[in-house]
Amino acid sequence: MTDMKATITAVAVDLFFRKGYFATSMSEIALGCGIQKASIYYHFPGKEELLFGIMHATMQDLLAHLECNLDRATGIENRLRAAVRSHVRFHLERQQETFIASSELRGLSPEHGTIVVAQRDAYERIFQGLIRQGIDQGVYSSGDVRILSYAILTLCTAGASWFRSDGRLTMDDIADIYENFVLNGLKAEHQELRNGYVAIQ
Amino acid sequence: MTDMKATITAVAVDLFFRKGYFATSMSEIALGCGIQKASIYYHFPGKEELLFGIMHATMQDLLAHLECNLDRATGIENRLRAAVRSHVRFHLERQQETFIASSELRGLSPEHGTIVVAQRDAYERIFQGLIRQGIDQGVYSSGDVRILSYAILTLCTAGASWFRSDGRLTMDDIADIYENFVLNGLKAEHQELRNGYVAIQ
DNA sequence: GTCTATACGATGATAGAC
DNA sequence: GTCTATCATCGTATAGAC
Repeated sequence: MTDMKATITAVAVDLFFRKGYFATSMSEIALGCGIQKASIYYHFPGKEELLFGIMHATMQDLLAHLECNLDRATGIENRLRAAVRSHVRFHLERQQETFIASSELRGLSPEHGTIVVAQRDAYERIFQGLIRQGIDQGVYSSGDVRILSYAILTLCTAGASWFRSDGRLTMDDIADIYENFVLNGLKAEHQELRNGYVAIQ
Repeated sequence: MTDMKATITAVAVDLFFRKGYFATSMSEIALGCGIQKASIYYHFPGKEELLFGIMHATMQDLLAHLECNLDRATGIENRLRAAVRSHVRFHLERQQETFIASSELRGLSPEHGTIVVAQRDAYERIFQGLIRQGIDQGVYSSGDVRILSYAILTLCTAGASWFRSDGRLTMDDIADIYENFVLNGLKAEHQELRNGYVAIQ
């Protein structure tokens, strides 16, 4: 019944989320699993591989989730809407793992760091492609695509930090709020308001 | 000439920013200052007080910066614009300290943590007041004020993570981009687009 | 697979000389 | 104010019994 490898990962996710990777010790993880710390090394080569496993799997699932949601949407506006919604929902549903994935990069070895950064870049490039298409088709005002993608992603990622499943708002409420906020922010109509500034491409 | 207390703080800021608080040791800080680690304890009671000093001063300056900028602006739209701009600029100008202040809360003792959280809350309440006024006056669409304030603040705070002073964009470019993005996101006109959703207050 | 026991380095912090 | 020397503790990780 108890797949110990999965248990260790689950306990580690909880502790890394609450205390941070560096502030969490192998003894604490073992304590949470009801085993001795030495036993962890039968399942994992070390603490860093534990972190990498969590981050790598989370990034993989995040990308798969996005691709799955994009497959069902047509038209640039619907596709960007679907992408934002996919991003927000995944971060709300897997709050702890996504928080770790976005805040504990410094805990990885250079090799593992490179891998996760590549995953993150591939994910971001999908958003940048959508934004660029929207701008090319005149749906959105021109702007720095990379900066806009960062803005959108961090904004929605941050939602994961303050979401409480027992709070006033449901996941759908929050997804709605961000969806509107982001889509409005990109809309072309309001952009010319201010002193003729147009961001470089 | 060399105020060692200031030097220690400066070196700590640099290391806490690059490696994180828990991953930074007193020996490393001492090495960066050209002294022995024991000498640090003449200037500071311990590592945690070093972190608290940095975070507390940064939050104080952040609030003062905002109040100073708000004093010069009249009218709700200009005031929110000034607030966003003040926030972005401060985070760009004091990139390292603000990054630490927003990511190392878990390193503080409960007592110090309470103090910094109180500072952060006071700062956020100013933004929430501005948004609420804007909504009351019909300039912005109704929405969850607290969530909107979080969204705006994290969005702009994140700018500090990817800003490079040697990059393509100047601080003013970035401030412009975020200013427009946020003000557009709040604008009333586009909000009704989607399925009649209105967030509860 | 999990245990006990332990190696071994690094950590934050202190004592006391200068 | 800064040093050297040192303490007690805890960290990750390993060896080998069961």
